[in-house]
Amino acid sequence: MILTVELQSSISLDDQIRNQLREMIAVGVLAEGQALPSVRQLASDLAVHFNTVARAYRRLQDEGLLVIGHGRGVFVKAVPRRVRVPAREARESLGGRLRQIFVDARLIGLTPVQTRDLVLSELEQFTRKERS
Amino acid sequence: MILTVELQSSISLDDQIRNQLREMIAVGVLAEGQALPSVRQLASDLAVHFNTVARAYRRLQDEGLLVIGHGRGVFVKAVPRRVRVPAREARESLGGRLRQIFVDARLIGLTPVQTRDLVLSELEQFTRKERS
DNA sequence: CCATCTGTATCGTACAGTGATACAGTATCG
DNA sequence: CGATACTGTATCACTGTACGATACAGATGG
Repeated sequence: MILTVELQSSISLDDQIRNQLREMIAVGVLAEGQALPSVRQLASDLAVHFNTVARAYRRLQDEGLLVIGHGRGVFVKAVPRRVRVPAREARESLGGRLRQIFVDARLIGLTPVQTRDLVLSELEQFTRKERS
Repeated sequence: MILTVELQSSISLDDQIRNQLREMIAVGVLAEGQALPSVRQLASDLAVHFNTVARAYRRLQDEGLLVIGHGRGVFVKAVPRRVRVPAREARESLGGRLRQIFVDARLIGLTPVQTRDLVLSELEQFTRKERS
């Protein structure tokens, strides 16, 4: 379980853990049914409190990505392969976050072309990871 | 000044205001030297406390996007047109945020192709806005 | 069944976001 | 000039959230 957290980050520990697990699940690094480390195990690895890991796990369960068995452990649930058209609201949320990134890229001094290259490069890396 | 804030958002009011102003400045909707509404004026429009607006302004000043004159008002500073190569760190930060978006797109049910289309479409809209 | 793994619930503390209020700088106008 | 009415600033109280401490409860294997 290769995770890392930064105490001094502005992102909460909960969210740091959650984001990384979500990514691994979405990409398929963590396969369906696979057991995750116990809350205490992962907490010890990350040097955080096990309650923090437990909360991250629970939120991922709420999202439908994990199944938690009290006393048994935590397991990866199937990544929903649903092709259903995503809610307009969800798409708009993604769009807003994308715009924020474009703004930051612009303010950092990236040209539109450079930004486009960066985005496409990251996207390609992501999809490649997913396939393998 | 067309801004909107949502009280029930998970993003702080400070950041909501700041993000929107940053976008307007980066895109050029707010031109260099242009005066921004006073903290009390904007606060009243948004139905938030003027301290919240003041804090947003100050943070934008810290970023170098605004100039605040105590007793005189707040003004847009030049958007830095520096082409200097952005710090590796900054690029990596953008990459991480992009990956999070790709993860969410995947979990929402978007295919890689749909994601790519969404991203490119948003990017085109953004650069078009910037040109005009 | 008891030992020892799992995750859960509840509470205390620390800190960040927000707002109330008093303060200080600037400009205008008589 | 000095009064006044604008600007932004500083400080403090309140509230909600993040995090951790600790006691609890379900599962499982000797």
